Amino acid sequence: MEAEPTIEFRLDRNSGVPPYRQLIDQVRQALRLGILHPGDQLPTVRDVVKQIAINPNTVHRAYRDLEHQGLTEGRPGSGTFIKRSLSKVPDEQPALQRRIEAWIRAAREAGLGDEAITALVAEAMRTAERKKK
Amino acid sequence: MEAEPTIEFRLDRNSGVPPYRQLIDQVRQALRLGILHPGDQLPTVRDVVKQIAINPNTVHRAYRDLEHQGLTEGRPGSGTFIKRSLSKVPDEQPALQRRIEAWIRAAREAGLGDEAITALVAEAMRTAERKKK
Amino acid sequence: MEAEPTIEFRLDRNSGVPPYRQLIDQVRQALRLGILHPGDQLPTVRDVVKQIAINPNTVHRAYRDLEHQGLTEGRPGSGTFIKRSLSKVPDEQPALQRRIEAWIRAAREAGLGDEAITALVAEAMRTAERKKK
Amino acid sequence: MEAEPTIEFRLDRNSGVPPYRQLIDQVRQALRLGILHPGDQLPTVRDVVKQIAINPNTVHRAYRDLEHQGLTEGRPGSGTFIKRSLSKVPDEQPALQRRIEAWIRAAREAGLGDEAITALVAEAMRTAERKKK
DNA sequence: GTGGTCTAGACCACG
DNA sequence: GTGGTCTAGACCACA
Repeated sequence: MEAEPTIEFRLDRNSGVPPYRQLIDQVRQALRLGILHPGDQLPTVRDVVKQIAINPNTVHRAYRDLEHQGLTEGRPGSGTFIKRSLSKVPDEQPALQRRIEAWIRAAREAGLGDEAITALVAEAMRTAERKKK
Repeated sequence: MEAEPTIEFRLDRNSGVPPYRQLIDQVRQALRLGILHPGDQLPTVRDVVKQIAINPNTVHRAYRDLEHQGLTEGRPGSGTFIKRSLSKVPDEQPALQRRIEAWIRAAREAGLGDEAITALVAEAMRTAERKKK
Repeated sequence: MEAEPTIEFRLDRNSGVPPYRQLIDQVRQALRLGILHPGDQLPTVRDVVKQIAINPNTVHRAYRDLEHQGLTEGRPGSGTFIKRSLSKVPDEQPALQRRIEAWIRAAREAGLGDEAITALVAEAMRTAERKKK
Repeated sequence: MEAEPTIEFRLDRNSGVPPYRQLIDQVRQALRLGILHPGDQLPTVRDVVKQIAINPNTVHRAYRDLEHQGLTEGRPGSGTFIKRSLSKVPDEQPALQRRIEAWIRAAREAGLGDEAITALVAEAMRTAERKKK
């Protein structure tokens, strides 16, 4: 009953993305979305090992890389903590969030699977990119 | 007398995804979105090497894996061709595509960078997933 | 007979400094002294393992950290290379080098061991530091 | 009625050297340089904790190791005292000390930072070592 | 208990 | 052959 869970990691073993990288990306995502804030404690290495099946060294490496990025800080004896944030959460975010969730529901109802949805988004980002240039 | 380009590969060196996997994913994406169809020719290994900086062996391996997945077919002397599609393009797809493009433009205008956009989408997919369960 | 040796690592097992850190420090030192330059190749992980008794992972970690510092670049299939230098070698350096070498010889002739010499230098740096403030 | 400070510890958090080891090294340095002598009292654990941010257990461990090395002696109720010295201070030491201080000032004036100075000294010690062999 | 490092050995991606 | 990642398990420093 210590602290409320700060972040729950998930691993996609089929994505081709190395697990340590998935952990890093998930922390960065949480920082960008304002889910994690400076001072928050990340789950301990041993917690993560219990939660998802993964080797402690791999978790450790992710945390170490995050520390190198200046985002976290490992305090021996106490844990790993958020040091700096990435979020400059814009006011429009809640609205954007609702819209993207609605879109995803619509896509799912149209019978699209996750891979197809990801493909659509990636394609759309590429399209928008070209227009930007 | 070049055939018109069927697909243009891109490499993201910072994503952590191995290059050969990125090629595979991009072909699968194109198949899902109905951009590539059975009979279409993939760019030759040489073409890909010219287009993006990559080792021919890596391209070769990606094509070989696609063949193992039953998606393509190598015809010695002529090239690699699409054998089977993945798309069951729903009627709503054009609409979905327009909506996601609009959403991405909105997100960009709100000042979100690519990483933040990806974060929002990933988070939304996770949320929708939980609701589904 | 490929390339001439760029740097030879040494490990002091009694210093309390972790081996991976000693490797990093030695590369940084060589950069500062103008011994290594951008484009130079570092010994391969396997070479280092042969040269000094150390685990490949440890060498690897040192190289990875150096890469994170922006100093080196690992090219799979070819090796690890210097990317950026740290040296702004001042004109006075050769003279300073001769003087410090002479001093060390004098100290050794006075019967001082390495630990004592290090102690004197450390003390002197501390003294100079205080004067500076 | 504080006794006058016999030694002031400092911690370099970035050196990679474990804190308990830094304390030990600093006492040994002081002994070699004739700054501490048999009978002198080391600062109490509490003093050290106040002076530098460190866990009492860590200080305790350093003192225990020093005692194991036969250099200090813990007298329950009164403190920790120097039992034996390491210095065979040569007559030339004051002169050597002045010379190294002068050298360091010169190096600093030439624009060298601490890391560069350390690099030069280390390199010079290595060079001298080879000549000795 | 926490994080941090090292060793050992396997497997993968790349050239 | 190169670098890169993962697992397994041991040991250390710190609170």
